[in-house]
Amino acid sequence: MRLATWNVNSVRARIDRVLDWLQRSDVDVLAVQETKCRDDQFPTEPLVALGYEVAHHGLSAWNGVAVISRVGLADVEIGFPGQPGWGDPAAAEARTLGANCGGIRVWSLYVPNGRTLSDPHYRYKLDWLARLRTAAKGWLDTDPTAQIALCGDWNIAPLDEDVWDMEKFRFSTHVSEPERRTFRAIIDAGYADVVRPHTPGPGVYTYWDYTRLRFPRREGMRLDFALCSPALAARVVDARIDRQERKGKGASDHAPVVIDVEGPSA
DNA sequence: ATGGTCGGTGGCCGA
Repeated sequence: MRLATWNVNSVRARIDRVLDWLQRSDVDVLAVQETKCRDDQFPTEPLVALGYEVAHHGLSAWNGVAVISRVGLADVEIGFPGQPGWGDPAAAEARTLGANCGGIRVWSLYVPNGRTLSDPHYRYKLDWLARLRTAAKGWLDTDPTAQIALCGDWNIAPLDEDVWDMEKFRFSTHVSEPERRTFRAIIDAGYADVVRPHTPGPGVYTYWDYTRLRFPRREGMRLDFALCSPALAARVVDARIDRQERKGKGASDHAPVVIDVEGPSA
C-alpha cells in the first residue's frame, strides 16, 4: 500500500496536477490539506473516474482537508475529539478529517499556522496540538495495535536542520521551542516520523516559499509529516519527498510526501 | 532594490 500526504494549496487550482501526480505515483491513499473550497466546490468527479473515493471537509476558501482512497474509505470523522475552535464564539475550523482506508486509520491534518509568536493564533496553535496529542494518545491507549497515520502539514520544523538558516527564524513561529515540544509530545505518545529515516537532512525540505526564489535556492522547510502508530510504523519499508512536483508553473508550495507500507491490510 | 508570489475574494487577507 502506498500512502501520501500533500498540502495542495487549492485543489481547484491544482486538480490537473493532482490527477497527473496520482496516476504517475501509483498512490492508493492521499491525505490532502488546504483544499480552499467548500464540499460542493470540490472536484470529486475526475477522481472518481480514476477509481478513487473522496471524503472532503471544507467550510470556506480557507483550510479544507480531504482523504482520497482507492482501497476503501469508511467511518469518516470530521474533527478529532476535543479539537479546539477559533473565534468568539469559538467555532471548529476545517482542519482535520479521519477515515479507514485499507485497514489504516488515516488522518489528514492541517495544523494552525500560528502567524507570529505574539499573535493569539500562536496560543491557539499550541492548544490545538496539545489536544491532538491527548486524542492521539487515547487512540493508542484504547488499542496499542491500532494502525494509525497522522498525515499532514504540521506547520512545525522540529529540528534546526529543517530550515535552511536558523538565524533567519530566531523570532519566528514554526521553530519555537513550545511548538517543537508539542510535536515531540506526539512522538513520545508513540507516533513515529517514518519519513525522516529514509530522507535524512540537512537540506531536505517539503515546503518552499513562492517568493524570493526560495525553491531554486534550495531554501525550504520540512513541515509535512506522516506520524505512524507503532504497528503501522513497523510496516513502512520506504518513504520519499517528491521534490520534482514542486517544480514548474502551477506547482503547490508544498511537495508530496510518500510512504510505502508492506504486509496485509486488516 | 526593505523587495519577491501564489491562492482566495471582491476592492485586501492569509500563507
